[in-house]
Amino acid sequence: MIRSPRGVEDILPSQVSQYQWIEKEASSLFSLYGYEEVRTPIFERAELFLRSLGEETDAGKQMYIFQDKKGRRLALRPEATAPVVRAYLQHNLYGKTREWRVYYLGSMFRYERPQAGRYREFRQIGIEAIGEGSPYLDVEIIEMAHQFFKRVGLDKVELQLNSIGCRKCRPFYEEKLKEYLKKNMDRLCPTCQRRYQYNVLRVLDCKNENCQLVIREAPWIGEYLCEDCSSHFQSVKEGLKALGIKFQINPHLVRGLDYYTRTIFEIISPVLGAQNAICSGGRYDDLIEELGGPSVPAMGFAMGVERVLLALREEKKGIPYKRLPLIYIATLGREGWRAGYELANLLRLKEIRVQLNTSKRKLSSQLSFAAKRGIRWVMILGEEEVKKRRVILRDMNSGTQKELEWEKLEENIEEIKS
RNA sequence: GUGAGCGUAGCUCAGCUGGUUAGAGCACUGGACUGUGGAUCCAGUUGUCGGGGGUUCGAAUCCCCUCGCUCACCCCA
Repeated sequence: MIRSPRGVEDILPSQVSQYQWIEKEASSLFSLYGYEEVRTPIFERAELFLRSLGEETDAGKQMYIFQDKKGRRLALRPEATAPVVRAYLQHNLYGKTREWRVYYLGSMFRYERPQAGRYREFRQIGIEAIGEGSPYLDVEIIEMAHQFFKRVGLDKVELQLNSIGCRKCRPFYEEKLKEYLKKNMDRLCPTCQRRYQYNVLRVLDCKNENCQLVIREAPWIGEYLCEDCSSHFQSVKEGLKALGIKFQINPHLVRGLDYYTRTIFEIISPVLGAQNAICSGGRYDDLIEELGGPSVPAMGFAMGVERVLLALREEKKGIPYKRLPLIYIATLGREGWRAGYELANLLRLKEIRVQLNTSKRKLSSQLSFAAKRGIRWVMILGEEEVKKRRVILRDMNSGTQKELEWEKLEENIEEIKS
């Protein structure tokens, strides 16, 4: 048997309705804030990601890169921010719109070892707002993310916030941090000793206990922010407080990439395992320039749909929106089936979901099938009913049933629908 | 990329330190109930014991390799 590749999964019908529900909630909420959907390609020139992520990071290794028939290097998108920015530049939206607000939803691909909440194909829903540098935007975006989780009924979420400064002040901080860590190098785990070389900030969120002890005494970025970054951060915090949104300052919250500036945030779900971030976002005032565009500030976030669903399941939250048939028509004999077909069509014209029996099974088996599928209403059509031009309507919940004339079906349907 | 745990029927699992024909429950199918689901009872079907190799008279069981699943590390755009 050929199975699906590692780390990718089929989404079966019962799951699909959950995804659709999340997508619907997100898109309707985001549009309330002025965001419109954008769809970018599933694959891009690999350079787009390699440039935005930085060539030297090993993010390149975690990408699905392949060559097309002309030998071009392409990559399945591992995230959507760079493609959205690419589209923004390619269509010269700078100058055409002062602020571009878009959301996207779709599959992303990363070649990683799968674990709880981490897959090789996963879906993200995210937004990007390009063109505005004010902290009010940061506040509104975080509020919107917060609002989303409220909407879908996820109660146990924690908002973590930090500022990682800008090109002016961060290098100075990194220097100070390195200075400090160098003195304590022998107390750091081997991984952190490597991180010290290629990504110092990552030392801050190491899980190792000994490293934590060292980090506790480490210099704090808050003290090294330049005046602009500091007041920006201050405004964001004040704004969130004013809106009554709870957050924790997490000085260890960092980003691995250089293009992030100032505000970064993460929403985590404590009911999840090691991969517990369900939404992560931040300001990236330098990315557009790095991709060859003008210097334009921007901010966005992305939510992991699978993780949100996992968290909902952990919190035992029911997920609505199941498109089961409302009615199952059980039929007996050829005449029964023909009559069933007529009735089914009639009902479908009224936008009622009907599943018609197509088997030659006996009645008890048909009823049991409907019950197992969770279909509440069953119509029974046998020889007798056809003769009388009637149908038995059975309520599988209560086990009661009554006989209806075909001509009077419509009146009763309204009752069923509600 | 590293590590740990696990792969036996459609599902959940049992199978003791190697021993003959590999089991249970659930599910499924049929019947008791010739046209009424969920309950009960009876009967029946179900397996490359993940795959390959090795040790052995004999392997689901022990050893090696491999594939897959799960979780963690790593990474986390």
